[in-house]
Amino acid sequence: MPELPEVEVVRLGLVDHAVGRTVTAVTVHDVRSLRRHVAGPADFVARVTGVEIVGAARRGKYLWLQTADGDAVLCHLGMSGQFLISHPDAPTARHQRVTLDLSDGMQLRFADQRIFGGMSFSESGAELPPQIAHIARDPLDPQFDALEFDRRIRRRRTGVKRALLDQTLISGVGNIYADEALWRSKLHYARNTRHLTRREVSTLVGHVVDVMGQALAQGGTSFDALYVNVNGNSGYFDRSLQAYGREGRPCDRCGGPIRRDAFMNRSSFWCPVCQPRPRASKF
DNA sequence: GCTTGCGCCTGAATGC
DNA sequence: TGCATTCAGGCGCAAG
Repeated sequence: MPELPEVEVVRLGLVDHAVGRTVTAVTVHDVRSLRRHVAGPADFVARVTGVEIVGAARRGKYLWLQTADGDAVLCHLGMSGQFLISHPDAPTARHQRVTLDLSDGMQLRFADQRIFGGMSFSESGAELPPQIAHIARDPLDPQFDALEFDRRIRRRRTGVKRALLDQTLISGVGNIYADEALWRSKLHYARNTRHLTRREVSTLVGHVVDVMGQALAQGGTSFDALYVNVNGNSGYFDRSLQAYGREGRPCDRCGGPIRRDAFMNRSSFWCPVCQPRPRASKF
């Protein structure tokens, strides 16, 4: 599923294939993809039709098209969202939810199987849509403040993985990269943030940056001109994963079997040897 | 204010 | 074979 590196690859695709064009028509195939646009689909169509796209920006896993009037078309890919650049004659994509006709004759299609993602129009949101003002900067952002993150995470009273997934604390980290960064940092997912040392937080952030940077580098290589990357279901980074999805397989570091625990209605993969469960006092 | 858990969704995989 | 259930997880929201 798309996490920060995948969203960044999509943003780069939009820079190449959507920026500089005007939206000449909007077709809504499934109104559920616009549920975050509270004024309704008709209002979305009216506001987006005719906008000139002058940029594509991102914060965490949110991305938005910047318009010449200073507004934004805000998008989230959710679990399964994709943007496709297609010729109008091309067959309709499976799960195609919204279509933007562009002034160069191509179409920007938003497809989303599970409809966890969606689009909305944000007035005056070109710089930063107010709907996502609460989303923290991501660790690949040059303005990410590591000292501030250290201060805030160690003030929390929660598990370290839960904190990593909290987009108001640090954005762009999803379940997969959280498990990978924790494995590399030798931290158990339930370690209490209050008991983390500065060094542990620093190491963790470093590994988050590394794992995302590596995924981004690999994602950038598989870009196709007519397919604004991100296949919601398959990942080019799969083969590089050392914890996520590896239940029962040997840990690359110690050889012991990777374990899977239920966690927040999802899974956590961890090595019981390298990432020892914290003692009760450290929970 | 902070923390936690639920519901939204579809379709592949699994169980009976 | 066919139907029912489980599982995947980012995010907003409400409850504690």
